[in-house]
Amino acid sequence: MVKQKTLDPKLGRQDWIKAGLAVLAESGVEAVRVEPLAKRMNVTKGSFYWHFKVRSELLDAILAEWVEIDTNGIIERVNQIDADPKMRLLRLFELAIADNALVPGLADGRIENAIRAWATNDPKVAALIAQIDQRRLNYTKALFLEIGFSEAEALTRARLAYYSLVGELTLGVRTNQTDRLAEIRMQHAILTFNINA
Amino acid sequence: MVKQKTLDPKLGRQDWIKAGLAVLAESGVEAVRVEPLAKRMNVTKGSFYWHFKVRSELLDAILAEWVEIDTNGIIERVNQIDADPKMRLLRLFELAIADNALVPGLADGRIENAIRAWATNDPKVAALIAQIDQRRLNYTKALFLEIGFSEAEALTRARLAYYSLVGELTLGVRTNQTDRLAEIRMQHAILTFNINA
DNA sequence: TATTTTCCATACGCCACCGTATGCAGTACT
DNA sequence: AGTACTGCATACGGTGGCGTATGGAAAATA
Repeated sequence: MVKQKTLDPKLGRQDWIKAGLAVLAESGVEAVRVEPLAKRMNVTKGSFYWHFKVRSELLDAILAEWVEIDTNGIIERVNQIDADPKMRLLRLFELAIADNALVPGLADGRIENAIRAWATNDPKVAALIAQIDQRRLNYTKALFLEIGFSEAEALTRARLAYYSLVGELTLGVRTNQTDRLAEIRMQHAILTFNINA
Repeated sequence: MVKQKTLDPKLGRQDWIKAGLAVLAESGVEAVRVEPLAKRMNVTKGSFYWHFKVRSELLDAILAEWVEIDTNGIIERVNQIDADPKMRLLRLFELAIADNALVPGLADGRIENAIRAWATNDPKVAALIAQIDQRRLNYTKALFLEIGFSEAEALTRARLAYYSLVGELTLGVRTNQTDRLAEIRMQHAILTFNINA
């Protein structure tokens, strides 16, 4: 009754999702096709259509996986921090650029990037991304408000921060984590400085 | 000898490029395929293969068109302005968010967006984009240096500005031009304020 | 008007991928 | 051991797009 690993490791839904995420990050959605994917896993598509009804079902599963792992996590972690809003904002920045290992050995940024590119041609994905962006943006803005900025200032500062993060991901800038951390701290200093005080 | 318009407007290379750009912006590179494109233009692919050797030749032409029109133009225009660097920077911001009508009736941002998504799966395009990003970033940084910021500060400020612009394009934020201008001016104020002075 | 060139239609073979149908070998229950 | 189910292979028909070949009409040139 209980599922257990056998000596011959048969594939499950999760294996296909992981492989799909990997290919998505490497070559985009268009490359996530069942036959090539099956070949990559040394299996035929007979397996795929056992676990999934149609191709789009895998794509949906991939999105769901990403949303669940790579979006709620950071906000939850920052929420658990007990410190002043300025510190929590810095922590948010740091977590945002960290690799959260959605797929082992693969930078999360590339996945988000691929999904965003995907959203360009798929209204459904675009709607999903828009919703997530809104949530992240609202959270960031709330921190700026807590720090003491006005409504308008908090909004443009949050936008500057989040847009530039997304922009950096989009540009595919790849610096080492140390430099990246130094950069993010300077951005934090600039954006939390009150030019009206 | 001289090209002239006939009553029966036969298609030229430019018509295919324009149509390609439109489809690119609307549905991504994967959608710019010759047979659907031909159908869209009420023509058969016999026409296409008269003007182009292979499909990739159209894609190259599309890229070249965008590079030529939508990238060199702004820098040249800002260079012609005779004002202090702070003003020129503001002007740069304004021009960057303006529609330069690469394709009539279509926001330039969507094209750049699609090309950036394209770059995700095509190293050749990625290289092109990287080069252009570098040029834009260097130009922006130079203006911050002229204003009086240190090397490091000018760099992170330029990045904040440019990355956030790209990020906004990526997110597909669509506000009216008036609000957008107000926002860009506030960003300009924040980014040109010297927190060390 | 005759000839050449420009531009496009039609028809063809090819390939990649989709989704379905069916069969068959292991594995798990009884 | 016998039965049932799980997971995958194999084979098939269908679709959509690529690139080629060829012919023909309209326009430019002579």
